[in-house]
Amino acid sequence: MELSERRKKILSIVVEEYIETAEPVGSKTVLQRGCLSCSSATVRNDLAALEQEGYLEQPHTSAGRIPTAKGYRFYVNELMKEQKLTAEETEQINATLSSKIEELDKLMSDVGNLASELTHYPALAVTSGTPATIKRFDLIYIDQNTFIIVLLLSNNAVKNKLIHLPFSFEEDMIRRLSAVFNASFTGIKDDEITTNLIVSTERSVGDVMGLTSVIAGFAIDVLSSTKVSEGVISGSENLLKLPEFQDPTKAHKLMSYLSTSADFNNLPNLSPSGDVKVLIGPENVAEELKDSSVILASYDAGDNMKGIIGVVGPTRMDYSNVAAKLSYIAEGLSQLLGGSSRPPTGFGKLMIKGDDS
Amino acid sequence: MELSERRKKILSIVVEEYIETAEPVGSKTVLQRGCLSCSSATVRNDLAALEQEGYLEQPHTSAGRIPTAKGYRFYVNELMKEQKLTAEETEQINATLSSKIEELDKLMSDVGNLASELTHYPALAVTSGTPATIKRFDLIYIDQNTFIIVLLLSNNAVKNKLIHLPFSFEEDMIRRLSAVFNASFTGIKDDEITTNLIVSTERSVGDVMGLTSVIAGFAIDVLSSTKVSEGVISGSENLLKLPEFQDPTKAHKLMSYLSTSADFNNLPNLSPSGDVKVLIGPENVAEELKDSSVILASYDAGDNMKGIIGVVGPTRMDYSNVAAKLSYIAEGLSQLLGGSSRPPTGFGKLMIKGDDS
DNA sequence: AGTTAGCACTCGAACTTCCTGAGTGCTAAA
DNA sequence: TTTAGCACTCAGGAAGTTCGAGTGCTAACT
Repeated sequence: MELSERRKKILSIVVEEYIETAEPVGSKTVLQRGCLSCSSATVRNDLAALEQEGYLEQPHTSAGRIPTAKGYRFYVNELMKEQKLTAEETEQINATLSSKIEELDKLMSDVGNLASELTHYPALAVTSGTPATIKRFDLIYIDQNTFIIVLLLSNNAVKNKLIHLPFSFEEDMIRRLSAVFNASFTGIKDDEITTNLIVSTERSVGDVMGLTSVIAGFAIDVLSSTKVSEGVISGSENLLKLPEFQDPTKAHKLMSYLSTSADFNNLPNLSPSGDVKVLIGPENVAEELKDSSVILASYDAGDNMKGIIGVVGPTRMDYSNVAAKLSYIAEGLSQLLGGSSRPPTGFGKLMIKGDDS
Repeated sequence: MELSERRKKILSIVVEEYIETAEPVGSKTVLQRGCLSCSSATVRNDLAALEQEGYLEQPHTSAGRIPTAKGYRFYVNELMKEQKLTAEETEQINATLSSKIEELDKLMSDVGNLASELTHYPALAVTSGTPATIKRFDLIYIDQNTFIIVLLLSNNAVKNKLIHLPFSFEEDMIRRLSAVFNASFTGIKDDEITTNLIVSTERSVGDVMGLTSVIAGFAIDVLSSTKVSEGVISGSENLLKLPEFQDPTKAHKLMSYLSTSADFNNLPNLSPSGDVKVLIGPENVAEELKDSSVILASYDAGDNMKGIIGVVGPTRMDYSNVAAKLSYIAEGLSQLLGGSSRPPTGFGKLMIKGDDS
């Protein structure tokens, strides 16, 4: 059954008031907060009806109402007004983004910190790669025991490793290996680097010392590591300020879930690049999150990478505000990192790809 | 004045009992815990005396005694017995260390996690570099807009960056630049890369497109980044299980200090490589740590790098146990990473230097 | 001088009891 | 369908009470 306009309004007030105060909302409060032209008795009737329908619940008989997960969901879907960020907020986001954008290896944790600072909730930042191939293979001869492997990947990341071996080899051998690897190991995926391939490479170069397998091993490591998602959690201490986490046991449960078992490969299963997803209370799959809400926004991290930023908080979360902020950050990141439409941002900023960890 | 043997024993019992239970310790408890051949009245006299001397204090008149910072300090310096780790514990440490040692970029956070799991306290892991120089410069030409810079540093780390420019250049120019940089930019520190040096390099190669300054800029970035310390904090949620942090405000204060303002450059000012340092309560400089204790152990991370692992907890901390664990971890790390005495650990493990992030 | 038994005293923690008031649901009138 | 009126409920805080672990002190003992 469709809700009457007044009931929608009342539900909306209850949700917003409860988000703000964390206290059950009574008929009187609803009246004085919203500009309704009816009496408290009417509001009471409506509150009872909304409870009947499952949008609200009562902690105990003589208390006001608090929204249920269904109530929040309805609010988020139908009632919530899009919130505009203030000029300061957009300014702060812009500043952080542009100042941090050059240090790619720290980007993830910086983005997490930004999100958690802005929202005052624990924030997560995840980057998930798509399988890459090797675009270019280089071996740099250093001395008779040492050389460097440099890999340029299809996503334009550069990976390297210094190899130091207890036996010596010729510069020429390294040069030949470099050429052969460039010929046979480029453009293929990690599981295509088979023992057969390695053995045949070994033969064709005349490598009897196992250099080939060392190099191939590194290539496999690098390629398979492009597939996994990595993530960080920032600002979980923010939970402790919230009234719902005054009980240290609760706080501990959620925090240790976040810091240990939160697996980033699994969590954000659905998320079309660009928009925002809200998971309210029991909508979360993880048992530990059943009393919490999660808001996720995804962005295009360029180089075939997808990034997700998210925020974890109590179901009583300022959905509108948080969603606006995350969405703005994600948009900014997509613009700064996304491959196609990157605006030139001055000379130094042109060097934005790479791996300077 | 020197403490009598019995008073030492009593102090020791009070400290250990309080560490275990977090409850003020009374004369009766002391008696039944330790094998003292005297009556509770005697113990009471001694307790009063120890309080007089400043080793103990009373939360309120009708309660037992708890150790003061001075009491803990005396205990740590004089009374504490060195604790041997159990076989399982050393086993767990060894396993984690050897399984994790190949992923150098994640090592720090892994070590932090290990320490915090073992001790059940928040743990910090810091690596501080010593200023490095460039040992070898390589530029890899990719296409007319793109090349890779590869730097081999004096500490054997390899850094790289993909440079993509909006204008084109010749392969030969890149080759010449590579040679010139190898000649003039190796062996010098970051502040020796002056505008003069850049300009004269530019002239000598005939670079009119500013390639030189792009490359030099990257070199400066890399060299100056070797000087800073980086650190991570793991497992701060462990605080919430401790009785002294049941008050969420307290927990929040310490946790946000740890996650934000804890500056790793400053904290571990003194620490001769190898042994363990204990900072008790007010001995800490940071205001936020005055009620907590910190235990630090440093290790040799090889390549001229020093690492520190530490643990933060209440003054009521199991000093003996934590110190033993940290010391064991630090020792293991030094052995695995330290330059000189590295034992061969199988073929694959020989590739332990490098930067495969 | 150091140790012990005995005893009166203290005071926080925990458990009662009581009270208050915010908020309700219901009924009857508009 | 809305409203005014009213009796009812019940969590949470204030005040009072009890309980007992632990103390310090004194006086006797070794």
